[in-house]
Amino acid sequence: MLRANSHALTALKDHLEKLFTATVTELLADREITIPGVVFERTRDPSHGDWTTNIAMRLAKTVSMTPRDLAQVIVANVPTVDGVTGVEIAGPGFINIRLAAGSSYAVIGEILAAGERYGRAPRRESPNVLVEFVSANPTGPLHVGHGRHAAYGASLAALLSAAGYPVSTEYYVNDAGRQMEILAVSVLLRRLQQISSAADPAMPLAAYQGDYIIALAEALDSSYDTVDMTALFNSAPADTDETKDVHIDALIANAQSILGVLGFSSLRRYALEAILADIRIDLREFGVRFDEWFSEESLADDGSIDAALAKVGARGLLEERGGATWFKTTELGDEKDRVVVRDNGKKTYFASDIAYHYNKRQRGFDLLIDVWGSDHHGYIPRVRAGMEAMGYDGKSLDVPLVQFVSLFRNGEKQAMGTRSGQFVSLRELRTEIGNDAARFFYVMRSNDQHLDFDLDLAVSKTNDNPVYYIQYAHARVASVIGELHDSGYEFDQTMGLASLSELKQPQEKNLAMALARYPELIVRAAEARAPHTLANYLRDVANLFHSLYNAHRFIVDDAALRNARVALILATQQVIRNGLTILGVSAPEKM
RNA sequence: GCGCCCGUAGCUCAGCUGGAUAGAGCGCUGCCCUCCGAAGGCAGAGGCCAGAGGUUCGAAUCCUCUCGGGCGCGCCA
Repeated sequence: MLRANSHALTALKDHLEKLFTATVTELLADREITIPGVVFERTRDPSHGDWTTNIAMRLAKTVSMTPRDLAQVIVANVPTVDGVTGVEIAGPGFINIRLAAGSSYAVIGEILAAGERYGRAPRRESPNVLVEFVSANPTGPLHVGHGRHAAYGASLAALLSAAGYPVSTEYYVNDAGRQMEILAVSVLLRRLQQISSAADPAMPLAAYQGDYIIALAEALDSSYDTVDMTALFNSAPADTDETKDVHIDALIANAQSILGVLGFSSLRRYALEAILADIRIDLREFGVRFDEWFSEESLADDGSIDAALAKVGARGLLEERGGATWFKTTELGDEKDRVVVRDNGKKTYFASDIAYHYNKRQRGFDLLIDVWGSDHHGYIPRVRAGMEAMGYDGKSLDVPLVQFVSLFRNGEKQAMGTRSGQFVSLRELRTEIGNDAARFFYVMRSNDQHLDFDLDLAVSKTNDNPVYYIQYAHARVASVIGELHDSGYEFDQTMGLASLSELKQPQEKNLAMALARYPELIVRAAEARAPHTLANYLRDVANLFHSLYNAHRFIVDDAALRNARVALILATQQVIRNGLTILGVSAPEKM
């Protein structure tokens, strides 16, 4: 009886790998054998055995032999190893290794022992990772596009954590700049409409138009109603497409002088806090948590931006040009130089971002992952340049880009766009299809693939829907266990693990092998920043389980076989639950 | 014009960083519940991996070009 656990299995693999390398080294003692691309990996097709290596093919040329001939020599010289039942040469020169029957089942015991820790890599000290995502401007509710960022970022952070990295999450609150002032004026104008019970004054083109602005205006403190606002439109140009920016700037300036700097500032703060509170609730309800909500404004308040710019200047990378201050980012790989202080004395968003990323590194994070929309890709080189100027490697900033989302209903693409407030909010989506379907659908496609979100499919509770398909596998195991007890049996884990050699069906082996792959998959998915590979994997596991379910019964009279099979499906349930947890999807016992 | 991403079955997409016969789901054609949940399974049809060169034992995957689609290229954030 093979008593190995999967650690032993890994050890066996490492042992074999060393053995092959050593053999080859010995055979070619007089040569340099550091050939790149030599792999020692699991086979994709079970008929090729359990492990395979392409070492003969990689080396054939340097030793002037055909791959198959070289493979012959290697195989003839590799010593025999316990647990290995066959070493075969196949195809163009692969060396396939077959393990003793039953060795693939060893993982079952490890899964049941580790429970929710199965698939979690050993904790490592570095790099200390900070994942920043969503960071939507606090000027309105989150929409379905933000939802994808939330789901992706949260899953990625969970994945990195499972892969052993220390990881924190952060939302960068863009609470500085003109957009906040436009927001404040928008609320003020809505309020004026409300107390005059007329649609006058009209909302400027550049103002925020959504219904949430009306709600904010309604809840606004009544003290604003006593202020004389007749000067609000003084010397404001007509509101046209060409002049809308000047128009709203005039309103902002007037509002500031009417309300005083402090009065306007508190209006602005009121709107910001209300919207931010809504965003926090929305994300929390979506199962997305942030360790930190970092204020952009705080960087200006505590002098961080000035300090950062001084640092850039000290390196001779600043230059006055046309009244503005430019950062010569071209000297650090950017395609053109960038303004950091405008000719009106105001700092740009980029200036904040230099200070912000410097701040992140100063807080002890040495791998910064920023999840951005794909439309921001051109921004990456300049932020990297900023980090270089601050004395850090630009490569320590990693930016996965998330592509756009389109909603489809009845096969028709739904119109979206923030203009005129006509977009589908994340909250509406969650209410319609539920958090589980939303979280899963958002991450089941690669982040750099445009996502077509099929609402009809997401809401359907049929086998068409991958979320229910996976959850059903989990619930089905629970159901079998219930039936096991109803039949008067108890699961005997000791007997089950001692009887794994009873598992002889191809469906059982396929399933066990898939479960054994899980830990490697987690690490790979984390490295590739690719939660969708986990989603696909879980679908495969569910599929293998359903196949086994239909082919063989678990509750059989033979106690050894019964307990072995129950051990297998409990392990399956555990892996599905662990995987779904990373994706933020619930694993129900009953559906 | 320059830059980034994408092009794989009728549709929506995987393809484990270069491996063996390119895979799923939906849709289409047939089967499987006196039996642990049929929210399931099995089988079949369906492909010039956009196109052309190149790299090598070997390319959907890497390089170059072409053609299509998306997105960027502000003293906006």
